[in-house]
Amino acid sequence: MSGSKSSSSDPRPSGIHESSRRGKLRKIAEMGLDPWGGRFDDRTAIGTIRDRADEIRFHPETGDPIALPAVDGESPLDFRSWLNQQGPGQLVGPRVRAAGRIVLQRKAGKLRFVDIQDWTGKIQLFIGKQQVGEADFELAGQFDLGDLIGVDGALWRTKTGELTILADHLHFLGKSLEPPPEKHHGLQDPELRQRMRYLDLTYSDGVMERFLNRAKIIQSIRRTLGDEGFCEIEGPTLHTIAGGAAARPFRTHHNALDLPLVLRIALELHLKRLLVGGMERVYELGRVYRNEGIGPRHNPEFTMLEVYQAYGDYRTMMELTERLVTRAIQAIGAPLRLPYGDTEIDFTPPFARHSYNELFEQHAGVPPDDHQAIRSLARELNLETANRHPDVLKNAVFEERVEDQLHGPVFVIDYPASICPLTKRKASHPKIAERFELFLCGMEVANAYTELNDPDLQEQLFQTQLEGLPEEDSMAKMDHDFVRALRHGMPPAGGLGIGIDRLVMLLTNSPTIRDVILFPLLRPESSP
RNA sequence: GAGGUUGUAGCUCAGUCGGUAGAGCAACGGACUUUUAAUCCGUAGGUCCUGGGUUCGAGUCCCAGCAACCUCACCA
Repeated sequence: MSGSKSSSSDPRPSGIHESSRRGKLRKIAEMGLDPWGGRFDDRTAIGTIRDRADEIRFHPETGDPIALPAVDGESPLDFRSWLNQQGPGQLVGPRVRAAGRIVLQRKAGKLRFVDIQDWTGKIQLFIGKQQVGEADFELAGQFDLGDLIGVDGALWRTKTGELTILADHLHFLGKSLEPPPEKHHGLQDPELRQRMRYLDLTYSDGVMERFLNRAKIIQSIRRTLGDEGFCEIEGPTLHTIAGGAAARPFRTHHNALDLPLVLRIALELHLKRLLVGGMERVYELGRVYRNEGIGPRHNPEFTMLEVYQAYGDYRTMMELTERLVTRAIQAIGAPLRLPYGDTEIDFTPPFARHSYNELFEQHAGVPPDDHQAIRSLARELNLETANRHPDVLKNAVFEERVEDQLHGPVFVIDYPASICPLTKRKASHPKIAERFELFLCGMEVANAYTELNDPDLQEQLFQTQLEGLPEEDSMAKMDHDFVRALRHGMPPAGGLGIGIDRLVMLLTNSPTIRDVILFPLLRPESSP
């Protein structure tokens, strides 16, 4: 990939660092080694190696091996004097093989201390000329920060007690031509951290762990759903109609069919077609695309989970949501009371459940059925009031005054029907929809319905939504093919959507969505 | 889309009132076989985001642009 920054004939301006590194690269090649390395079998993860520290023994010249005292952590033990007290002898530990990136080097004459790091941890290498021999010591002289190396040696402790691999063979596995970020501050510029996520992962504390936790959360969700008999499918990402949510789509085009297409904004309508088709428990966990602003909680592409269960309802989905979330927390080894920013979230189930109207009255201070009072409050809040349905207005007030107050976790249940075009109404209250949203720290994380399966009502609601709205802004586009599917009979069902990125933010104590997306959307680097 | 903040060496950051461009880390040369952000001596490294303007003189002041971040708007 060539950057837009300069033509390929332009040498990079940072020539000094690169030429020094290229010089060492040549020297490695002259030693008969491949500076780009190759297969390196039978290594042990550094985290696993560290776990074997207690196998190191002190072998006195006479007598039996002695176990080492605990020297890790904050222990005040002076390991050097402990060793002296034991008399002559040596430390012997298990043989290990490790590989990783050089993150720190300290040179001391015919001796080098090199810290290498893999994705499970860091460990120090002791490289002595006597111990590794002339050739490998010469190789170690060509090491730069950022290089990838392998090592064979014995697990061991230095006189200060530091867990170390006493190297006897070195392997060169890959040269880095660029200098790494500053060694104690790391990468600070948030733009660079996102653009050069590979550096952020390697050199910023907690970043690798956060993204590995993201993977564990997603694995846990798949496992929970699989255990409960749900089938994972992959629906189309290219849609002819942007349905299932209210959002502006990205537009694209298929050449051979000369067909305008949009990237999907939701997973809903195809999953419900599968309910019609007899897939009784079905879900998709995938990317959706919304052509909207970017902010701390919004990225134009994000990961969504949608789950549908035949013969369930929104209460079924509430219980499922609790299981999905609490198991995901267990999967990353975290407690149910989790820190988030300055606060703490208690995920101990069952989560609180409050009705939309109840919360509305409590936080907006206006009776939920007093249209006049709501309208005047909306005006006070500078909300657009002209030509808006009373329930739409009420929901605008709800978003403005109530959502921020919902620290959660709290299920907000029973929404005004008129803002829920895909949801079944309560039999006893046709103006109330069987819907919940799960709120955490003022953020909507999950949204679920008892799914509407009456094709006539669905068609009518699509139609109502379209009236008087520009097509882009309508909440649900008329999808005749979807209505036709409903006409064949969709089982009553519960449906659930979870914003995976937001869930990961909350479970990993990440302040912005960009902290949990490896490559968030950025403008291309400027070309002056 | 609006406002605010920021942009200086590969990285992290100083830069006073407008008067020769600075430090630490990284790099290069040297010393050191138990270091821990190793230390010590020496060297090199700059499109001060870009383009205009004011001025004898601009990293600094003014205007425009670019990018990031924050707030807002948009956003089931």
